[in-house]
Amino acid sequence: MSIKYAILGLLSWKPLTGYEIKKLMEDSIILYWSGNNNQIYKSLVQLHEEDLVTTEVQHQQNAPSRKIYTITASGLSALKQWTLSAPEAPEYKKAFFVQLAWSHQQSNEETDQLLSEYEQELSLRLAYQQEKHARRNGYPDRDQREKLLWNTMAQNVIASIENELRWIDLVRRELAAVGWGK
Amino acid sequence: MSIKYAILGLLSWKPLTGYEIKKLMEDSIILYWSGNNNQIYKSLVQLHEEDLVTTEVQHQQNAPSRKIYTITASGLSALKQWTLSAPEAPEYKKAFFVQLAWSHQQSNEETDQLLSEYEQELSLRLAYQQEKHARRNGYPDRDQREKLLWNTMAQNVIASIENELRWIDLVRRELAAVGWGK
DNA sequence: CAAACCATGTAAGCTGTTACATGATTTC
DNA sequence: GAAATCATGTAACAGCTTACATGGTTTG
Repeated sequence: MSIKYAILGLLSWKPLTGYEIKKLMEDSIILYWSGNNNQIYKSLVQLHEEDLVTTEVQHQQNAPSRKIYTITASGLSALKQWTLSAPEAPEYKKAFFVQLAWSHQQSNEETDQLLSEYEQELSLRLAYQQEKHARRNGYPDRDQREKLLWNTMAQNVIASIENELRWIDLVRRELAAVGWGK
Repeated sequence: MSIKYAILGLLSWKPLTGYEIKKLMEDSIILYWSGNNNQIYKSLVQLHEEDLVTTEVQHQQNAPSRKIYTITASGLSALKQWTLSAPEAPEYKKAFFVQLAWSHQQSNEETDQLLSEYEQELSLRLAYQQEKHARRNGYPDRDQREKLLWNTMAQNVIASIENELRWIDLVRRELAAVGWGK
């Protein structure tokens, strides 16, 4: 799927500038893109060409001009159609698993060290996502259903990381049970 | 990270042709790439240029020629170094969540239908991964530690899908508790 | 006789990241 | 005086997918 619908969704919530969209994406647990300029500003130009958004320049004194994007009726309809399209299973890219998969040349100590580093990285990520969730910046809250969905989805992502941390403990216990098997 | 180390890892297990690497990747739960020709054959050429692998053409009667790739000492050392590099947190791309995030225009029935479709898709994916795991095609098993790691990693991926299925039930219960809030 | 398998590769295109470029204002 | 924020955009490159191209052999 494309970042364009994530942007269109934000604009269906309220009119925004590219800069604001970037900030909201960076703060969002669910809109998982990095929020880089290139993709956002290009997508906005494309959405405009497709007449899914309109744009209005706001000149400011003491500050740079802002291009405020607003969704059109046709944009709202395109968004709704897309939200009803066939759901896809999530993609899990666990790059660390590839490292562990080929750890055959490593000593037990090296593998143990790697597991600890992975644990640290995950703890950091967990804290980061929890902090984002606590701030709840850019969570639309137009009705109870929307609020509930955004909250449970954020909790789902947080739980995914917690599960990963629990898995590390499991691996450690299993490795210990066989004397690390090497 | 790059698919090149996944390929190098497979070759550290045993010499293989591009075609065999493709099949092994398709059958692997852990090596998560789609196993498309373009990436694999290009990576093999690059690995060869970097002297991390050697290649030998095997001519066959009644069958096309095979290029068998073998890892070099320098390849083994590059692989080991890479496996010891700093682990990264997994990437979760839950595209469906973006759809749910912007479901504000949907009726309760439409959202309920979407959740069911997501559940079906996940069940399918779960069965597919379980079947792959049961076959255990392309699982190296050179010592007890390696065997244990590959098994727990596969179980981790399967558990991720099961957690997602459990989450759907949670959302349904929570939505029901507030009368779907819309 | 059609489909699947073995086996190699190429072309085009979309997605995504990092870094560069500019420049004023505000905060520490 | 340096760093962060506001605000727009571009360039280069890495990663990945789908589809195309070829052609013999085996299986149903």
